[in-house]
Amino acid sequence: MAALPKAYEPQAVEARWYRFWEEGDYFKPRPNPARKPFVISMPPPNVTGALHLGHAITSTIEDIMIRYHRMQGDETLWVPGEDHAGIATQTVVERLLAQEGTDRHHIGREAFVERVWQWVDQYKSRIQNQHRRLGASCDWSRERFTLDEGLSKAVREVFVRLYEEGLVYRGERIINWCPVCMSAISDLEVNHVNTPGKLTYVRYPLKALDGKAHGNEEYITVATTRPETILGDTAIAVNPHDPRFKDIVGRTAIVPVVNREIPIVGDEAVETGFGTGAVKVTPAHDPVDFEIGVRHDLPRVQVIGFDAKMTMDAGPYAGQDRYEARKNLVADLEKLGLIVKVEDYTVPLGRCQRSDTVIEPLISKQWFVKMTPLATPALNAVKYGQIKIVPERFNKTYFDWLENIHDWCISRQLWWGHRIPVWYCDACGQMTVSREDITTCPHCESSELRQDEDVLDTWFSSWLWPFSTLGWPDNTPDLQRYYPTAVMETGYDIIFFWVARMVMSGIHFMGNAPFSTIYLHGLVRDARGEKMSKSKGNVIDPLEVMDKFGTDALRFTLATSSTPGNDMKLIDERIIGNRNFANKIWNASRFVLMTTADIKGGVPAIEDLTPRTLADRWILNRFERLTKNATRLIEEFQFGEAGRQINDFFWSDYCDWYVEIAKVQMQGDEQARQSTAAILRAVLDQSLRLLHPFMPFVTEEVWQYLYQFSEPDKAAWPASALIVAPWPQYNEAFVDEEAEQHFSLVQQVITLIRDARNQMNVEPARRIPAIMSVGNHVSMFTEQTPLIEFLARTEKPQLHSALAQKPEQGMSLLAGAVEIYLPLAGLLDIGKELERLDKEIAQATQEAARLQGKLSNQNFVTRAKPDVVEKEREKLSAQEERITKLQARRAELASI
RNA sequence: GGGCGAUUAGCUCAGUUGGUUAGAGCGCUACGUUGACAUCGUAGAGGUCACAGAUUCGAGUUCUGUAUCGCCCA
Repeated sequence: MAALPKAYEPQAVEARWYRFWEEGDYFKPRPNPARKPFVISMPPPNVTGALHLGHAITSTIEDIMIRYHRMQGDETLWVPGEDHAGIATQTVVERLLAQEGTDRHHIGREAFVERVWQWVDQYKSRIQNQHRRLGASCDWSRERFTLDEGLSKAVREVFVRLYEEGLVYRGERIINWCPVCMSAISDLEVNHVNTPGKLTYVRYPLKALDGKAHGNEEYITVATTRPETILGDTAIAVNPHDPRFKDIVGRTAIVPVVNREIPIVGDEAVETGFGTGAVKVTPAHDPVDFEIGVRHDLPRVQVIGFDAKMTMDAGPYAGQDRYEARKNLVADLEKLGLIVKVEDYTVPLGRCQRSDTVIEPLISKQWFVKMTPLATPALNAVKYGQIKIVPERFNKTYFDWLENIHDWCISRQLWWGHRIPVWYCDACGQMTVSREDITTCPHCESSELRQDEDVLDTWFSSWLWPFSTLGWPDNTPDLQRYYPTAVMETGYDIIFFWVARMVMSGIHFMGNAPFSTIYLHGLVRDARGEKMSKSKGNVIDPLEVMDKFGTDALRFTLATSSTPGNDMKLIDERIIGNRNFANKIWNASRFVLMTTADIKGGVPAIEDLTPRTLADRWILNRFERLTKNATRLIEEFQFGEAGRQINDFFWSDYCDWYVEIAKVQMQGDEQARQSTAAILRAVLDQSLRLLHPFMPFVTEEVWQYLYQFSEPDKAAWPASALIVAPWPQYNEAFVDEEAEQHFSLVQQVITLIRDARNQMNVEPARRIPAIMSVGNHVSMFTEQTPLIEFLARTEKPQLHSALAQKPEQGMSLLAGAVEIYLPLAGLLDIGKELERLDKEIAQATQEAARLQGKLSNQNFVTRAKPDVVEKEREKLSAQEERITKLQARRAELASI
């Protein structure tokens, strides 16, 4: 057996184990009819680019759950895949074409789509490999892409079915138009950004009553943040209950510059508090105005085109950019004396999530999904507990959105995506919605058919993900066995986009919710707390982090740096700390292997161990408590806390104490050596199991070494690899309250002596005498003297149940009721020691006073639980004993 | 305008049924290479738990309000 390197080298280890697992089919579900399968659908990353830290945290948390359940023996499946990301991917490839001096219109639709596929192939494999680097134990044989044949079939089925149910419809509405993407986008893809702008007050002349052409001109003043839309005004509206405008409703105003006569109407939608209380109405360019227009049968005049330039209807401004036209129009109005005032005003500007362009609300004929019938069952699923959202506070966000839902615009003016399965007949003018492609019109049998040019919103395919990936609409064995899935784990930023919509489609098409738990994690930010984005240039590439510190270090950091649902800052120091943890695991394991190398017996099952010493009992006790807690925490989705507790146990309890003590125990007789080796190995084995979901690589590496070293017969191993080793089961038989208390006392004694040595500058190698008064713990401490000698560098401690005469020249320490004397004649500075004792007396006195106060409060004594009161009483008497002892010691020392 | 979150040691964060003297890592100070690990060990210093009220025998933890920062929705 070759000597293990002194430090853990992740690069050498990770790829090897991933290949071992993948080739060994460890990621595939192992049928277990006795248990409910545990299934996760991986949120499919966009094929637009490489994975970022958001994907890394998703992948890490999901892999923790998957590996945990696999070790629990559940039939475990994690379905991976990617998303075609319509607008984003099309944009990227268009940019590529632009660099080549061409564009999509030039090369044509077919060639363009071909180009996008090339891109997709390249990035898909890149994303797959990144997930492999991250250690994701997903079943690659079930990988899906949203544009796969099967998933495309699902999309068509859903579109046609919803159309037949009247839930998909085509309509002319105000939609969010992005003049850069040249497509409609949904409400969710618009970011509202409060932007400093102007509120311009413009007066419109009123047409005189009774044909009185002249005389005093009358005006009505309106306020607007978008003066250029004045050209498209077809009414002025006031609130019908607003007394200021009682007499003006029904009159006619004249649009400046274009001199259009428009009615003044009363409409409840007008807020009396905004501007002057009268608003201009531009049905073609504003969603609220559009509704007013419908109610009052107003004409629609489109003055801004799909290219964000003014149309022919904009008269003198035709052809100008929308902002240029605004400037020019305001200047012209100024000249006409129609500008009343201009105020600073914060405008909530809608911007395209992809291109950051200011959205233009425009009337357009698009396809929509009627959402209310889908939203209500989705809302109830959470309300009545079929689905649990973790953390629970996101319920509110979820409810608010579903309760105020708007219809979903699903058509996109793109070439990349699922083509809308609708055909229009030029011969008879009929429209056909079909699951299959058609070449003749079913209405008139003409072949003059045109398929709808547009494609569907990407989310229209990803909202089917939990069942389309399992084979739906076909009733496949996977679908029967693995739907519904167990947990949907993703970032809270896509609750609306994705999670809520999946719940809707799952209930609607499958009849039950697609998962029983929604776990939402926070976002990863940079060291300054800022959101990472390509434009800011603060994006951290997970591959670089993994190259530098190892995958396990990154995973452990992502898993333990925050609490559920909260954002985290990713800080180098933390990753370094966790790289060091991986190295600690490595070296502790090396120690165990080397120090037990000559001992037979393999790695015993933990329940077969027999603790012989206090330290044995204590470490097993600690391990069982850890197992219980860690298991509960993982079940409760508190992965961070679980990871931190395992880390604490391993580093502090196992390495700092038990491994050190094992060095003493391994000096004993054969039986002691064998027993200690067994516990060292078994607890290491079990700890590696608890840690495996968090740090899969280093744990598998070390675990394999542990078994190879100690058990040559592979058939005798509990599992062929750690990835499928059984999860530790809580064994109450090892829980040992007495061992906990006694060992804690021993630890205190050791720490106090070490501190005293430090304070007195005793050379590290020098053994010092120690005299202890331990009350009724004589036999317990007698057994522990070798530990104290070794760990505190003392001579064999002299133990007494009580000391009639206390050592004169020396330092005295108190561990609970245990008195420790370190006779260090010559080293002790009596003045300093008196000072130290005074400080301790003062502290103890203060504490005793606090307890005294508490206990003399009748309310406390009568109302608090008896065991709490009892505990306080014990503390008080302990403090009082401490004070007595400290004072006695002080008096002795002072009398010298 | 509505909602959510954060505010705990110099820094980054834990602290989930209210009950020891509020914890960890990093950083800092002192010592250290005793046969796993200097990617380490031993020990130490360091906190008015944002602020003001309320509930309670008891509040970092529950409630109300305020401030600052951040996010989401309209």
